[in-house]
Amino acid sequence: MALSDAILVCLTERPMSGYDLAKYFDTSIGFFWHATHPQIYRELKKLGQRGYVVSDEEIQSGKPNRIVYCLTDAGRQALLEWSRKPVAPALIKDDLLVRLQAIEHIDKRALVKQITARLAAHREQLAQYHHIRDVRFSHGEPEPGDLGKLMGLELGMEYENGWINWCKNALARLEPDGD
Amino acid sequence: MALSDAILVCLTERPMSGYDLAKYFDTSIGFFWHATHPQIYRELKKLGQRGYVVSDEEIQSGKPNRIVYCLTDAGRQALLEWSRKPVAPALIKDDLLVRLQAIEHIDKRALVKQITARLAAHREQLAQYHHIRDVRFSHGEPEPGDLGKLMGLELGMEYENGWINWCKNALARLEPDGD
DNA sequence: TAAGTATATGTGTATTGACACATATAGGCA
DNA sequence: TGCCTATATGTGTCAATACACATATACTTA
Repeated sequence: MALSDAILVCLTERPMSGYDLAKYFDTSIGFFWHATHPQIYRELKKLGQRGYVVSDEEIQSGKPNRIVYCLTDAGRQALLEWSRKPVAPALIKDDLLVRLQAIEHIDKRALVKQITARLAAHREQLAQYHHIRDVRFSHGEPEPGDLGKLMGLELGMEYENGWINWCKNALARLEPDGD
Repeated sequence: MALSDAILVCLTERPMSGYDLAKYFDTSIGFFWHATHPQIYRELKKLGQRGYVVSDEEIQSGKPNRIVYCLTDAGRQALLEWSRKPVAPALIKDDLLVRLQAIEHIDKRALVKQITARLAAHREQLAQYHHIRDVRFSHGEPEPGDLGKLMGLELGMEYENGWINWCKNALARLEPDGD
């Protein structure tokens, strides 16, 4: 559950600066997790103190110097140990589901509007996953290092499909006349 | 995203004490959200200060007195306004997905074990949802107030089904010989 | 020229959440 | 008698998260 572990995971890909990590979070791992840049910079310092990463300053002219972080053997070991700990399924924790519980006490027109918006958002997300898969993973069997990423993508697709099905059924229930 | 809103939602069901709310969270809304009792007690005080709930102490002998909270008109109004605000889809934020990104750097035997455990957990959760649906919602059309709860349950089923599918495919990929 | 965007690093602070600890009583079980 | 569980309410504290603010420069666009 810890951000520190997610950062170690990212750094197995390649050495990165805090800025790189923030961007990397927004593109790949960011479908599942989000972190702001102050969070990342602070966490990197802690990881350095624990000896899990080492930093190397890249001198740049004009722009601020990049501080590039690299996994150490201790960091790789920590990652390995973390991967052995059991994980509990995450809770869905979605506002929409909470609102549904009080369906008679909320604005139902707003609810329909929001489910409609959700349907569009999940469809768009699914299309994006399909696009990524077609571009990155369409050439036969994926490389061993890419297998996990493809599997992550596939879970994302299952998830979006589930929401899309649910939204369609929900809308049919809430506006039976299709008004 | 706020716990305070989830509490207001629970109190539309009936007036409850902090203790009741903690238990209620664990049974119904708890599939989507979790809150510890200190969190709930503190939040109830804040809601009281904002005028969204009023408290009434039930004198009990032996056991500590119950402090029962009840929604006010202001509280119902706040709930209504909250329900009009747009909601962004929640992130999945599951450790397992993060681990997958570093599949070549983690303990793969442990991963297979965890996905196997997950498959069982999601199947069990799905069975529980089916059981609740059969017991509570099998008598024709649900009452208007129960519709949202049924819909929440249905989303839970979509979600669990998605994970079950994914776990099965993932295991087939990771251990092709079924060892 | 002014404004916005991208690169790059941080601090400061408020809110949220998790978890241990504290208190008080009744009832069941070994 | 001692221990566990259930009822019921809290405090104290630390970690996690979110978000505003701060700094410095180069490039692009209006």
